[in-house]
Amino acid sequence: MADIDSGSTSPRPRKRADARRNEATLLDAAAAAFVASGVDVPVREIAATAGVGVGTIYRHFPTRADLIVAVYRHQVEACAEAGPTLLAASGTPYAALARWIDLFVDFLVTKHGLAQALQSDNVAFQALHGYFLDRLVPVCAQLLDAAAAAGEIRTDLSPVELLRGVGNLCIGAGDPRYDARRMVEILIAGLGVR
Amino acid sequence: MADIDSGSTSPRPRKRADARRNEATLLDAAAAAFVASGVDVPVREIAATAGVGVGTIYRHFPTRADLIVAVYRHQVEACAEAGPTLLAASGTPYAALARWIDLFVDFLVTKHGLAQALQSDNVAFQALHGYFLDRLVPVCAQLLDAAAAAGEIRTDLSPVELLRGVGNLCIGAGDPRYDARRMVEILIAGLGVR
DNA sequence: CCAATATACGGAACACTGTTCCGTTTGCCA
DNA sequence: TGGCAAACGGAACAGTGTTCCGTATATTGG
Repeated sequence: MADIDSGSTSPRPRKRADARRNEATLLDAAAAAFVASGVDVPVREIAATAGVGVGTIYRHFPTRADLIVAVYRHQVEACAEAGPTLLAASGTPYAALARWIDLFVDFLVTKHGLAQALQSDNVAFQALHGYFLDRLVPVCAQLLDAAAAAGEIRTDLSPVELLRGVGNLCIGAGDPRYDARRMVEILIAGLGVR
Repeated sequence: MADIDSGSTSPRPRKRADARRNEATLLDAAAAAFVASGVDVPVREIAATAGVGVGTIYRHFPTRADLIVAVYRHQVEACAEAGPTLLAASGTPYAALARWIDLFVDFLVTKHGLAQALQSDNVAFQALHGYFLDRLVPVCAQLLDAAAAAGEIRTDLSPVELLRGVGNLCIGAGDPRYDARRMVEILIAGLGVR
C-alpha cells in the first residue's frame, strides 16, 4: 500500500482525532452502563459517564439500537461463528443445535434488559432486531435444517420463530425465581420427535 | 358513634352517583382503548375517550395496573375456574394441563401488549403481576402436581416458572411471523417425560 | 507558524410520557 | 334550599428520548 489511502475506493476522509477518541470512550461508558443498569439506562447517564454531551452520543449513534449493536457486535459475531463449528464437532445436529442455543442464551441472560429490548415494538429498536436476525437466522437455519434432515426434530418451526421464542424465554432472567436456561432446555426438548 | 351506619362492618358510605357512572365509563373506554392500541395506550387518550380528565382516572385507579386488572378481572377469574373443571373432565392430568395452558394463551394473545406488561419491571405493574400470580399460580400448581403425581411430566418446574415462561412466549403474538401458540405447544411437549 | 474552515461538541429546548396537586364544580342530605 | 364533603378537570411537574444550533477545535493550505 503506497500511502495512507491510495485507492479512490475509500471515500472516508478519516474522522477527526477527538471524534474517534469520543466514540471509543462512549462505547466503554455504554458497556459499563449496560452492565450496571441494563440496556435501558438513560442516555444522559451514559453521556455523563463518558463526560460528553448527549448530542455527541446521537452524532455517533443515530439510534439507541446502533449503540447497543456496536457494544455487542463482537459477541454476536462470535456466537454466529460458533454455529458451523458446533455442527462439525457435535455427535448429532440436534446436539449441536442444543449447544448453540445454549451459547445464545448465555449471551442474552448476561445482558440485562437486552432480551426485552429485542422484542420492543419501538421503531428505534428495529435496527437491533434486524441485526440479530440478519446475523443469527442463517446460522440457526443451518442447524435446524441439519437436525431436521437427520429426522431428529419436528420440521414445522422456522429459525426466526425459534430465535424469537428463545429470546422471549430469556426475558426476566436474573430473577432468582425464574430459570431461563431451564425453560429453554424444556423448549428444545419439546422440539425432538416423540 | 351510635348510628349513621349501624353495622360497624360496613364502612362503605356508597359512592356518589357521578363517581360510579364515571368508573363504568372509564372501564369501557379503557377496554376499547386496550383493544385498539394495546395496554400501553397513553392515559390521556383513555381519559379523552371517556370524556373525563386524567385526574379522574387516577382517583379511581391509583396505578395503571389497577385499571388493567379491573378491565380483565372477569376473564382471569374464568380462566382460574376452568382449571379444576378441566382436571375433572380430561383423560389425563397432562391433557388437562395442556388444555388449561391453551386457555391462558388464548387470553394473552388477544390482549395486545399485556404479556409484555406482565414482565415489566416497572413498579406500577407489580400489582398486575401480583394479581395474575395470586389467582393463577394455585390453579397451575394443582394441574402440575396432578400430572407429576401421574408420572407424566418432569417434576423440576414450579408453577410460577411455567406461567412466566408461557407468558414470555406470548410476547409479540400478533406478528404473523411468530406463532406463540405453537411455541407454547412445543414447550408443553418438552415437559413430558421422555 | 498562522489563519481559515469543516468537523465535532455541549447542552438547552422540544415532544411525549406518567403522575400529582389543587382550585372549582356538583351530588347529596338535613 | 343551603352547606359541604366528594369528585372533577386539567395545569403543572418530573423523567424520558431526540433535535438543533451557537460555540469550540482539529486539521490543513499557505
